[in-house]
Amino acid sequence: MTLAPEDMICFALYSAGHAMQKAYRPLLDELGLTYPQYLVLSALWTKDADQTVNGIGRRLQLESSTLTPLLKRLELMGLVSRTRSDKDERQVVIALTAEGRAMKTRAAHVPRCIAEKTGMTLDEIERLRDDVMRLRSSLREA
Amino acid sequence: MTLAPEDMICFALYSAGHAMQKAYRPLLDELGLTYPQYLVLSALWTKDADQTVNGIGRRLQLESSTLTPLLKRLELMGLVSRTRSDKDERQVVIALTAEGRAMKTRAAHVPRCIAEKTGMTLDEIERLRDDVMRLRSSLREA
DNA sequence: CGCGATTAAATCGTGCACGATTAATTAGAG
DNA sequence: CTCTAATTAATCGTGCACGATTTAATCGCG
Repeated sequence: MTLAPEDMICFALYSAGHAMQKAYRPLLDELGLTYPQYLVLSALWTKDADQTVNGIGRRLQLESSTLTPLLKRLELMGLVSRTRSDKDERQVVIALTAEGRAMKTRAAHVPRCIAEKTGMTLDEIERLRDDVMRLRSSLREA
Repeated sequence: MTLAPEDMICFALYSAGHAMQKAYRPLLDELGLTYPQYLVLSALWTKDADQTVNGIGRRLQLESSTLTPLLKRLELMGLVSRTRSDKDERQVVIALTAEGRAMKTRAAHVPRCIAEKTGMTLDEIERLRDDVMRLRSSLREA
């Protein structure tokens, strides 16, 4: 309730989010990926079935104005393909290329490295994650 | 430990941070402020004593390359002043103008509005804030 | 069938956010 | 004192991230 940044939950999220991206950076630099690109690939790695731009956007809560340029960069890197759907030509279907699937194994060590940097147990991480996700839901509804 | 975005603590922070900024947006739009600008002003409102660019950066964990343009915008809006320090001409001292101090009262309702949107009690908010801040510390050290 | 409304992606403009570099000033070791 | 090392802002280039708008395709109601 105080006005100091250090006391505000919004700043905690803001600041911890940046710290998280910095923790990822050295790992992702080796793969030539940015953190949002890694998130998009994670979405594809865990459900690589006719993902549309909108579908990815719903999952990651991102707009097409953010995703379109990002996906074009991933396409330029040869990691994904972007093709208009036959059934509905408004939609663009995003699929992993062979290289995009190979990146999954190249990045296999990343989650463990990050988990170590948190200095928390898996249980603690999961509990905090659920709490933060609940807060997110409340904010989205309000 | 799974690879799905929904299961990752990093994504929870990332996503909740965005949701938080969207919760602030309608409130800050009325004041003509962006969320990072509001954070900088909060830092000044709670300790308006010869804050340097570096000092604000340490407090908010932001680089001068982020702060310099942001502070120039706040200066253009008439909310802060930027003056080279006499004692050390490398430093730029940021101070609130009268208008910048007046903004504090104009924004007085914001924290309560946000607290309501979280759907959490103050105790819950504070506990979550501390947990997230602890995670941030671990990440910064690692 | 036809046409207004909806939906999907892309485009545009603004503002972070960072790493790397630069320019200017100060501190400090010899 | 001097000159090298450090510190401080600012600058530059890249990549998000969003709201607002645009374009194109599909839906649905009569």
